[in-house]
Amino acid sequence: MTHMLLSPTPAEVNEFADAYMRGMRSKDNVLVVVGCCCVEYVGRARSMLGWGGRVVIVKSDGSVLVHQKVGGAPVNWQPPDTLVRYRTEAGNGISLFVIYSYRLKPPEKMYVRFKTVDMVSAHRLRDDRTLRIMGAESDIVDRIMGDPGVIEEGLRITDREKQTRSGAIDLFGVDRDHIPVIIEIKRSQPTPSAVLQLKAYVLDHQHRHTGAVRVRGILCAPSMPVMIRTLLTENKLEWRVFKCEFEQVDDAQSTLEEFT
Amino acid sequence: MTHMLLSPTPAEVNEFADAYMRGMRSKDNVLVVVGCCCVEYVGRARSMLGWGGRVVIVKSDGSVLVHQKVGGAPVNWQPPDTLVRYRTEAGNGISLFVIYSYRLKPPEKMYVRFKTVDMVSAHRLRDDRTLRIMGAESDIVDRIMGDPGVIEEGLRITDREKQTRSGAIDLFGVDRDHIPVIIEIKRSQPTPSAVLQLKAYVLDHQHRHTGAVRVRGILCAPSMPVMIRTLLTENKLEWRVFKCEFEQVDDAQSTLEEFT
DNA sequence: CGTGCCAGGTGCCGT
DNA sequence: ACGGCACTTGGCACG
Repeated sequence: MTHMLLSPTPAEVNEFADAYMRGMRSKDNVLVVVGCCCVEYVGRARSMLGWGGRVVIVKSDGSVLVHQKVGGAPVNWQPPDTLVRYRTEAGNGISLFVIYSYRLKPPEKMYVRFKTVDMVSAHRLRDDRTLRIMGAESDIVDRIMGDPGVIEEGLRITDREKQTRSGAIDLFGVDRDHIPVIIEIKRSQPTPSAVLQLKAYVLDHQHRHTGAVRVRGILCAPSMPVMIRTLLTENKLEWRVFKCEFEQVDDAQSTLEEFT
Repeated sequence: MTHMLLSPTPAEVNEFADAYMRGMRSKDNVLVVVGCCCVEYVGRARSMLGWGGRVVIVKSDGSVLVHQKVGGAPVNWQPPDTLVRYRTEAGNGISLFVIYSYRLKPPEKMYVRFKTVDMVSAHRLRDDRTLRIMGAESDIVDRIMGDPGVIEEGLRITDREKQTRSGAIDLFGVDRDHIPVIIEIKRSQPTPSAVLQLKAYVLDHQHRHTGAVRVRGILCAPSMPVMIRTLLTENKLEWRVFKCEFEQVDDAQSTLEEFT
């Protein structure tokens, strides 16, 4: 089901949007509006965006996305569960089509005002599939639990998501010399705060086991910037560069050839 | 400029996409494709998404966004500066329209394969406006610098973004008793890592000024969960609940009435 | 260009 | 509902 209008009047867009996006039957519908609009947002912050051509998507779950011609992220938006209403407004002589969205917690509202609409379309999307993803942090933790040797020979993992006062330790275990080991895993390049986190876990563990001679802390990440290594060393912590391979050899070359 | 096709064949979409999205003249153009597709992504992670109706946006800066009928975030995407190519593929008997995108750093590729296209449209977006936003963390810092009394009577701010070994202190000053004060500001609910950050700043400052009798650390955020208060207290740190007001009175009531 | 860090972060899963 | 945290985080500012 696809319906659309080219260069509609504000009143026509308004009628169109109401027809396809209101009521229970519109549950699977998505509205796409392309035209010259300005955006006003007030809520956790406040923002203004002047007149310009944008693509706006409204989903029946209440999501509203305003996209400029550049950028991977929407310039303005409302999350799901937002109330959306369509209306026309009289703005000094000319008529405007307005997408008004509002939610209570936190109180936030957004106005998208169109002075011209190039195209509006409504689409019924049939889709029951969910994304299946590999390579999340939990997958890396899985991988290490299944084969602790990738971190260190003789390592034995005893706990996962072990709770401490300062937060949850990703992996907890003992090395070949029975010394406790705390492992913090990052799927992307670690920041100094990851070092602080690990240090806090180690200190917390030492505090709770006053008798323990030593606790090791290992930061495990796909890359390890020099500054991070310095911070780790200063804090008597260790690191392992560990990258899970989801794609084998870098096929950049062969792929690039496809772009000729 | 808006061009579109309803229920085009894969070959027609391919030709359409190439016509409007290739070359320098397409700099301001955006492509919208609505249809039944599946998505394959390989890069920092790997993902698969089965067949279903989606809205796909391709921008001329290389951004690609795949949106399902629900959710505020794209289910799959490529950021700006991605290379995008269009092609047709023969998949067991039927022909497919494929949006293929690729980038080098990090190496990531995504295939969006359409088995049917309900609508494809191309739009020239004229837009030179940028978002003007109020209420960012820097605005809150501005506010406190302009009137330190909102944090504490007699407080005097001396430094902003003061660099330390562990990172940059948002605000640095002295209280009415000339005791140094380190202030960490969060615009949203703070996490334990904010406490660790603040503690690191305080320790670093004490380390550099071995003679200093005392340094105060204050975490300043719009809300302060119990666990955070506990952590702060344990670490001899303080907190202020401080919320900047960008919208005056909560006009939820009057606004809700508009929804009747 | 790498590095660090804020974001109207969003989304997910836990209690 | 609130809290805690990962994310293909994205985006920006700075060395």
